[in-house]
Amino acid sequence: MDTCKHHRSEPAPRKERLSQALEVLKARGLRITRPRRALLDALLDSPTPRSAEELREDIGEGEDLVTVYRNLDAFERAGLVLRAHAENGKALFHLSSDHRHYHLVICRVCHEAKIIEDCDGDRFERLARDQGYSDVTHTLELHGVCAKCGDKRV
Amino acid sequence: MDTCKHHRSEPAPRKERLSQALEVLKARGLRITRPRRALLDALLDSPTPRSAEELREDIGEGEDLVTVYRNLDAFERAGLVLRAHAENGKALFHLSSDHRHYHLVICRVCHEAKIIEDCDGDRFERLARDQGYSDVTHTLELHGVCAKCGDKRV
DNA sequence: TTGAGTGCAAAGCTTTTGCAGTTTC
DNA sequence: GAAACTGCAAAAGCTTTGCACTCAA
Repeated sequence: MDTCKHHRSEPAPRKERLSQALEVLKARGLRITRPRRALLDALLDSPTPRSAEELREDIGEGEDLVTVYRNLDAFERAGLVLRAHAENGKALFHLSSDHRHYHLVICRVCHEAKIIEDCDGDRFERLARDQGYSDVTHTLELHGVCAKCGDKRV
Repeated sequence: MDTCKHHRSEPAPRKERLSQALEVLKARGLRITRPRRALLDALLDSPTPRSAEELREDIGEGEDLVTVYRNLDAFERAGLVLRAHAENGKALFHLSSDHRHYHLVICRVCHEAKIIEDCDGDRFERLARDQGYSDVTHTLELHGVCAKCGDKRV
């Protein structure tokens, strides 16, 4: 699993990714509700990982934060969403269909996350499996100060 | 910076690492107090990264958790301590002198962290710098289910 | 001596849980 | 119609802040 075949290939069109996601939900017996559609839209439209709070803002319209959390959990269990952590401890979410061996750089100052395409984690996962771990996934988190914040600090 | 020269070399003896740490504290004008000595001891004795709560337990003797947090912050600012995050969002701390290009595998079930020695992060850090980030560090977090917990689940 | 550090209480945030009411299948 | 999902309120963590007291330098 988790080969490099998708590396550098074009991302699937939004429409296709959406129906793929809906497919997964149906297959899991998860219902397709208005809040879930909205969350899915927000995730599809977000170029970078977002916190639960940010996703709720993206959705707008007084959406309930608790529901966002519960649906992110559901999506994560369904394998649709992956979760990373900013240095401030907050969880960041993004669609797993976006996860083609890239990694995150998270700014220490503004905590915005950016994606760096890459392809190397397999090796680390193998190392962990060699140590007796199962179900291994990896998250490489790079922390730094982004250009924008670096300029402000001078 | 951050070359591979220490990779696979033996760790410095505990005594030396302690006096080195105390040196750094003095150099920063940080005072050496009983709680700080105790925390340093706990960190030196811990083979894997620990949460603030765990460190307080290690110290025992009704040590104050707030003080542990404040001193971990101080140590982090002094560059003595590094912080990672378990999948449950909790912060894990370890001495930066332990950080010789290894990475963590964190169990999804018991959240215990284990170290996997390795040497590859430099490349990722360079990638981030190429994107305009400064002060870049990396944390590769591997998540899986450890052998112990895997057995229990069957 | 004096300012850094401590310890207690209280607050702050993100995330989770409970439950009655609503909606999807 | 039944089970899943939502929305509100309330609770549960982890971590931070405020403040008077103590202690290292």
